[in-house]
Amino acid sequence: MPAKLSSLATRKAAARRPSGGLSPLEVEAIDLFISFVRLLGMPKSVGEIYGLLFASPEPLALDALMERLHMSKGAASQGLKVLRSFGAVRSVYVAGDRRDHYVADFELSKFASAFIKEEVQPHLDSGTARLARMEQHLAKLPKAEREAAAARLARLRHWKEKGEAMLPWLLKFLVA
Amino acid sequence: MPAKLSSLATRKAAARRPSGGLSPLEVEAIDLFISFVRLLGMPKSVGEIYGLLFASPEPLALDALMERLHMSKGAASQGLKVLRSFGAVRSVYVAGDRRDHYVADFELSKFASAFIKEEVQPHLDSGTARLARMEQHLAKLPKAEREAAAARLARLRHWKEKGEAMLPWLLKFLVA
DNA sequence: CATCGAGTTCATTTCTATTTGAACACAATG
DNA sequence: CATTGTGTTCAAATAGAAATGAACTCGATG
Repeated sequence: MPAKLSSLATRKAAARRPSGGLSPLEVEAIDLFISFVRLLGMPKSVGEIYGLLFASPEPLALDALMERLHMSKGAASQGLKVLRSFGAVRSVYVAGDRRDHYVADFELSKFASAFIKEEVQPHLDSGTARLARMEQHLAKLPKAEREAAAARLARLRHWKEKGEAMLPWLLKFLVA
Repeated sequence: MPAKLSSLATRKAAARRPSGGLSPLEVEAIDLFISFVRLLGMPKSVGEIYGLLFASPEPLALDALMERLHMSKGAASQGLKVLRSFGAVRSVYVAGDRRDHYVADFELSKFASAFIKEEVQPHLDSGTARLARMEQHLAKLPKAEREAAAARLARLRHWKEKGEAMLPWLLKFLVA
């Protein structure tokens, strides 16, 4: 990029974001995504990074994230790692710059499906084995207690099936 | 309750749960509900309490929870408070005992709907105001950036609508 | 092929959430 | 109406999660 244009862009950006500050729009976006990722039990930094990338018109490199979000290199690197891991962010080529530049993928569903696949599914899956174990224990119970316990196990089975029925539908709805 | 029966029950229980220990079935249940409540961002103690009550054939008082879960009175009290607050647990009358005795409500959906109503809904609701603010900021943006930002706002609006469409369905599915 | 710049990793620190424990409020009981 | 039993509250302690910052890897560059 010619030096003249580059410096121009820099000055314009500086006018709007003095000393690496954030525009009101960016602040809103960051704030929004912080609560969103917290809801999914992810660290705040992940929300900050995604929020800024979401609001940013141009791809941003790690340095920019660090500077504008007042965040350490380590945190930015880790945050990008998880965002990449479920495709919420991808790196784009920028000519003549060694650094990786990132843009937000607008498919928000990726957060939710990552959450489901990583946090929910595993529990449902291991639930099968757990129920089997519980049946074993149930069999060893004195007759007097067995019936009540059996009703509880049936309840768990019911909910597992319900969950298993719901998840595919939910995923479909999300990506639709 | 006649003293004879009472002491009999106590001895039987002691045989199965020496020194207030937990039966394998109870351990499985507690373990299950710990992961469940953690998924919803609730403290572990809430899962422990619900798990034990879920597995227990008879109503339990606060002391029993403390003793069997090795938990302080404060934690047990707090945990019961949140469980009561969304109806996952209710107290039942036990003749001739001043203490409150609790049983688990088997309607597991209460956890999920409490989570949705308390954590998700508020964000969606405040989202309307947030979007309005963002439109304000958008209008003040230099023309060059406005278009890209508008596309992003449209995206947010899209997801808010999607969420608002999904939640009622989800709640209906859960209570069904 | 030594140096530099970009990014990752991880031990340590910092911050936040949860639990404890003791003080308190209140109701039942003698 | 003092005392005891039950449960709540909240300040302080603890445990757990996230961020920092320095050491490191690796590829590019002169």
